[in-house]
Amino acid sequence: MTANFKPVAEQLAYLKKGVAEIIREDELRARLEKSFKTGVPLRVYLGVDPTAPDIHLGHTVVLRKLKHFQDMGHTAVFLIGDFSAMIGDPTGRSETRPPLSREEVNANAKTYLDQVFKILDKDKTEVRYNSEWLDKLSSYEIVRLCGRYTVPRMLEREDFKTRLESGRAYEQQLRSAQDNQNVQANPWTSSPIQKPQTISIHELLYPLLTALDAVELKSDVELGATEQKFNLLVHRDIQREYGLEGQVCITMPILVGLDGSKKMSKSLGNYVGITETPTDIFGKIMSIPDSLMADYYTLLTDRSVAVDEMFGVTGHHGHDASAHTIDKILDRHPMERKMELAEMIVRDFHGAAAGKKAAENFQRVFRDRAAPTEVPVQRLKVGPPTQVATLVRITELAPSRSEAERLIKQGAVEIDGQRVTDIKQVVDVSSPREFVLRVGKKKFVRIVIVSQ
RNA sequence: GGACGGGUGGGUGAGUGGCUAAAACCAGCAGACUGUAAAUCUGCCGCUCCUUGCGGGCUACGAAGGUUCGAAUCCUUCCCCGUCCA
Repeated sequence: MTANFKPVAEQLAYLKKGVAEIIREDELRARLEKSFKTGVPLRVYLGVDPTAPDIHLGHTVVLRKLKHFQDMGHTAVFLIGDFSAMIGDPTGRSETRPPLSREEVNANAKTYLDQVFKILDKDKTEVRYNSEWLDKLSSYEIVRLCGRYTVPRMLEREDFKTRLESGRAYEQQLRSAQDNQNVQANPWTSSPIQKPQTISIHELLYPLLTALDAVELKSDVELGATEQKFNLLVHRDIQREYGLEGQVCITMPILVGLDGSKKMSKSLGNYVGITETPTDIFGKIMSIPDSLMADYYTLLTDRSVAVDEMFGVTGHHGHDASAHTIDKILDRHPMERKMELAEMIVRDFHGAAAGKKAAENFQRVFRDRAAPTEVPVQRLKVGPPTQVATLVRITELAPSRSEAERLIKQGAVEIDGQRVTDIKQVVDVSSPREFVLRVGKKKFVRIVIVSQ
């Protein structure tokens, strides 16, 4: 059971890579030293609420940090917040989130694990569900728990503060807008009136209940994204209330999404799901702004020292590493660097062969503007001449017929490399044959006409 | 419980009886440009039908009714949200 730990300094260097904040680093060092001496691994946990069936690259940042602890021989605890997901984490929410039903949560939890183990070592991971203990809580225990924290402290958190203020601000702005109704409003200077928001009581409970996870797991370290800092700190405080040593909290930066400005999230659509196809993952990574590459290398790969050298990064994840710097240091074309990054990421989720293939495909499709080697095939029966718009629609390359017609008018549609711009154009499908239908840059379908 | 204020397309948000499938902006999509991108420029951006036309039909401004030749706009009831007072 006693692991062979690497020297503390070496562990620390690896574990610190890419982190946003460690509270506190000296405590972490002390715990590592103790574990090094006693041979007892640290218990490091990451709690995740299964609020959606898929995880995306943004989630993998913190997951990867958990893996790093695992790599160093510590115990990784992956906690599924099947109970807390039903409450809903108010973090980063400008509005109350609708609680999930138990069924939804269970369904999501199931799909999570497969995905998580693409990063974590399945055999070495302790998987827990917080319903194990939270389900059994009595109301008495909940009240007691609530007695250990105060309302002002809870309301300190930014999410709540802004929401609380939004209501008042809203009212005020409305009033002044009314007072000035005779004055011509200047649309360029008048700031938009904020929608009012509220806070539900259950949202206050979220950090407290999840703190019991930390108590139950007797964690040495808890990981989370920077936006989780408040929650992690509450957990640390409550652990002490329950007679434990407060855990070390490590936060990871929020991954910026494909658009290069907002955080990666499903609702913003600027995400890469880890269950997506190699082609899609590769394509999406290639579409990130160059300025994001350094972050992605740091947060989405295990490379450490090499990355810092590559980008000449002094601090942690570096916005300071401009594309220009990268260029200079690497003396390589940014596109090549990006392709390498994309390949590495695909490899993580689909294996080396898939990564290589995705790279080759990308070359074909974008550099050579050719159809990829593997195009999804759709079979159609022979029939009367069919309008191109109809084909685009039934192959689902466009969500509606109107959209299909628009795309044709805009010159986005090609058949076997021949652009189609006349929406009246028909295709002969009277005898068995096949052709490639292309819409936009990346959507292809090989249509195979079959008799009968 | 009371007094006010509000709910418009994916988002923000104009619009107070016809000119409104609904300004503007953002997002999105397509084309051009390029090193994949980004930026920029151009176009599109509810659904559907055909004779693809500044064409026809349908659906849409919290919900349901009503007034009107005509309603996102007026009236009634209901639902939801916020502020203040209790």
